[in-house]
Amino acid sequence: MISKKTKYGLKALIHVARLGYQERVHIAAIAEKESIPRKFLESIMLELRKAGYLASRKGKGGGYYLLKKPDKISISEIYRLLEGPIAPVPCVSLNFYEKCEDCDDEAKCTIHLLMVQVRDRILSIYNNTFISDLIN
Amino acid sequence: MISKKTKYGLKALIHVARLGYQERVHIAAIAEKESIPRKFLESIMLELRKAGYLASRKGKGGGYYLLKKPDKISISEIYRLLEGPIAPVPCVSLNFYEKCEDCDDEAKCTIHLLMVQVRDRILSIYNNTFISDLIN
DNA sequence: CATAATCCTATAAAATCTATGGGATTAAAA
DNA sequence: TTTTAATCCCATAGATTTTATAGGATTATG
Repeated sequence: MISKKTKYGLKALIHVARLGYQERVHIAAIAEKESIPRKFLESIMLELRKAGYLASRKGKGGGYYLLKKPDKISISEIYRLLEGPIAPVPCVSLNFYEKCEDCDDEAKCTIHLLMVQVRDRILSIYNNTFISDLIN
Repeated sequence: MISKKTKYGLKALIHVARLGYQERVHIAAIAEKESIPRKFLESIMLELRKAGYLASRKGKGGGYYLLKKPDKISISEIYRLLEGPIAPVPCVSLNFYEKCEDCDDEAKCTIHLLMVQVRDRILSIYNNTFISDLIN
């Protein structure tokens, strides 16, 4: 199960991506329309901005807008940023690999191959789906 | 990411399934060989027994053995028992459905279809993999 | 009756998730 | 220059879930 943070982040990003070129939107507006707690969304938006997906203007008339093109933002990237590993176990993670304490030899692990398969199936979707695919 | 509980449970179940017909094994032995905390494993084994996958004998010479045939135990079942929903979000779960608070109309939700796809990919693996497939 | 195993309930410790508060900063408009 | 309205930033609180652990009850064997 993905966290609410990731779900909120994806929905907010899609929301911004639906706007016109460099059109701005307030956090408060997104929060209301997407039913996301305002302050929680604020921290998520900040993270998306710092990672280069969004840009913002402060002050009156300010707001957020999309910095990266929606067809260049894969779900994988956002998932990894907000959620962490896509893999079902750390020992098959491509970007967040960690050795299992309970496993001497991964090749002999009874569930290792299964986990690899699951990882690859999920990745094949998230790698090939972009924010642009979710706008409509 | 799956919990350690689910990982431990799967590995323990496979461990028991590798034994001969109605051969018994102690929790302590599994715990040691699979590097699982003994008391934690105890509670997991109890859950697997209550769900009908394992049987046990108390007292001296006791232990656990497989009750259900390994080719009749899908990973889906065990996952749902120990972990809960397989779906990435509650609103696309087949067995643990819950409506999202932030979503009036699922048909209009921007990430709903994506989540359905992920669910189906994972399910297609877990539904079609059985404990018997993981013995070797 | 001693021993060795599971059974059962409670609970504690740690980690993670889900926010919330409050003020600092910035920019535009009045 | 002042007011207003937005993001920025840090701290932390509350809730939930995960990961165990403790300790005794129960049961079966020899």
